[in-house]
Amino acid sequence: MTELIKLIHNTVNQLFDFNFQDSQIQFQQTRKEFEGDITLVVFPLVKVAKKSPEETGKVIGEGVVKSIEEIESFNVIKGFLNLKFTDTFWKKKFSIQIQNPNWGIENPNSSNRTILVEYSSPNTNKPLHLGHLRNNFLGYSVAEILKANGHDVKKVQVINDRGIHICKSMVAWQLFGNGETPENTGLKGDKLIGNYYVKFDKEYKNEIANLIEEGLTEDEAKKQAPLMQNAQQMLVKWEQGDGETVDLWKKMNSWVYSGFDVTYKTMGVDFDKLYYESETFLLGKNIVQKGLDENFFFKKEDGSIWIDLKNDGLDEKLLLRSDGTAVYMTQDIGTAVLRKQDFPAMDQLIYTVGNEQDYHFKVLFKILEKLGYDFAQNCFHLSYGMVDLPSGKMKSREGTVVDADDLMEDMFSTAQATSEELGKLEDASEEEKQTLYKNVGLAALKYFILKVDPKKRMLFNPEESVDFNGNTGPFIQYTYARIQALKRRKGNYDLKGFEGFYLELEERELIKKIEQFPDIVKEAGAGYSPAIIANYIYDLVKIYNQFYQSIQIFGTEKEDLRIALSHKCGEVIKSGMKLLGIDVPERM
RNA sequence: GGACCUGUAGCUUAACUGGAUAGAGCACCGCACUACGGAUGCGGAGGUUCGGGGUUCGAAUCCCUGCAGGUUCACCA
Repeated sequence: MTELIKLIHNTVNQLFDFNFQDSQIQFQQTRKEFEGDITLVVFPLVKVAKKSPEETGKVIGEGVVKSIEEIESFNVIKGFLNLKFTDTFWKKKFSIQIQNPNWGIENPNSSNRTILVEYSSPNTNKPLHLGHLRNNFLGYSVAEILKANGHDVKKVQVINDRGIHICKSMVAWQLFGNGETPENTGLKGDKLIGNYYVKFDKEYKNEIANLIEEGLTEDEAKKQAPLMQNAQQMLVKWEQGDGETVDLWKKMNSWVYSGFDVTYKTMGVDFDKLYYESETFLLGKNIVQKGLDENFFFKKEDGSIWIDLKNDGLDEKLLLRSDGTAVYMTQDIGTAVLRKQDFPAMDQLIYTVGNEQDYHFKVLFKILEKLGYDFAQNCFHLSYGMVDLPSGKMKSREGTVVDADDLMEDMFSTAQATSEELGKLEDASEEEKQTLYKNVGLAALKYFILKVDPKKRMLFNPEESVDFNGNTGPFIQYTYARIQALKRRKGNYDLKGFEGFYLELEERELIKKIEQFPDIVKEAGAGYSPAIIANYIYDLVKIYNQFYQSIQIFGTEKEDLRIALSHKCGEVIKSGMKLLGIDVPERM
């Protein structure tokens, strides 16, 4: 397509004896109500042409039809010149497409760029919820899209395994746990720990209420409540490396990790390397100290260390508390630098984190820049909107969260109910069926979340089940499965002699759409946007269904060509869905 | 209060980064298989693109302003 655009550009230059800039030669897709394959916007040219838009379009149209053999005809509507290409042109395009099973996907590591994508990064005091699902699906998909753009991508996360939050669960378990373990309760480890986090909060509130009744103010009560003091002492003990505390901490975290592993497996996400805050915060402290020695940072009278970013339009920001303990920013600096050490080729670091931390990352990137790290200017905060419930924001402590495991289970049940109702799988084994229900249910959920622009906050209503019809994952999967049925019936196709065929409108449209896929993958990579992929696949599927509905395949002289078209379309659906982290089934 | 983000049909959303009559899905109404999977296709109805100004051949998109919602400005994470 690019070569053709160049030819047209040259022709326009010759016609008006003028050297037009690329930005003046604007192409867009032809709207489907007009005939044509590509549209030139002529408005930017009329000044030079010294003619009306219609006249200008006509002159160019006649010029390109005469001098470029791939262009068959044209029409001008207002200031828009629609150009139609020959069947031969499109058939050539198709023969290139069909020869490449990895159409649109660049070879691994062909770009010589190494990119780290961080996502997930949970705290270890509670199970994953709906918000984490958006994070995980988004991060995983963006990583896959960047891989498809030829980059060397590493998926990483940093697990917030230390801090007051896990101490709360530890204290509550010690006091109220009665030796409960995942084994003797049958609970997933993360769920068990989450229960004690909630338990802590409940008992803590009771203590506060009692203290207030005894005459303390609310602030005093919050500070003096024995449970909180207990938790803070535990944090201090942990930092001192107290054996018993560390053992308990390790034991409880290990429960959480085994729970997370199950959830990650169900979600279908993975990581190349895990970082733990407990292993990076010390490095962060050292770097802050070094930055202080080199006068990038300054120390206040109380001993706390800050950076002054007022000249950069930001504020002063705390980097180390006066008692020398680390804050979130401290460990984030440490983690970033450690990653650069682990992956010296790293050009870019992408953080998949909610938009509530927009400011945090602005500051972090600025700090890394000031410390002289080159990769800082390529750091990117993949910021996404919160997932709200009809009742408002989710709050773990108050139990108003949609649990990730539960939600996925619900999706599987819905998929099963839908499938059984349609009854197309009677001959499949029970195991195949279960795999399929998970496949379809997960597709519905992932697609539902990923088709929306990451920046937008989304409302999720658990009462209304996620759709399976229309612009949804299962609809796309269904189209794929139907194509596979055609292929099973046909066996091999043979494209010999297809150059002679006339292309139906529906066939042309399909080839045209497939031709766009490589550009779509690039665009999605440049914009870090799975939504672009999702919308493209949906368009493709709609065009295929129109083709399928209006054109007979078997028993026609173009049977092999039509099977080949279907096959290619299926391939693109499959690669596109893979970029979203969604599998497509052979039958459903 | 300062900063940032969002606002498109009843609901969920698209619009090639300034281009044609703002395009889909759900829900609603009406159609369509003597072919291959009906989890389908076609049509209808539904819009002051939050309001008001401006920039130009042309604005959902850019600028100004107002409104609504959200986030953030902590020795929390």
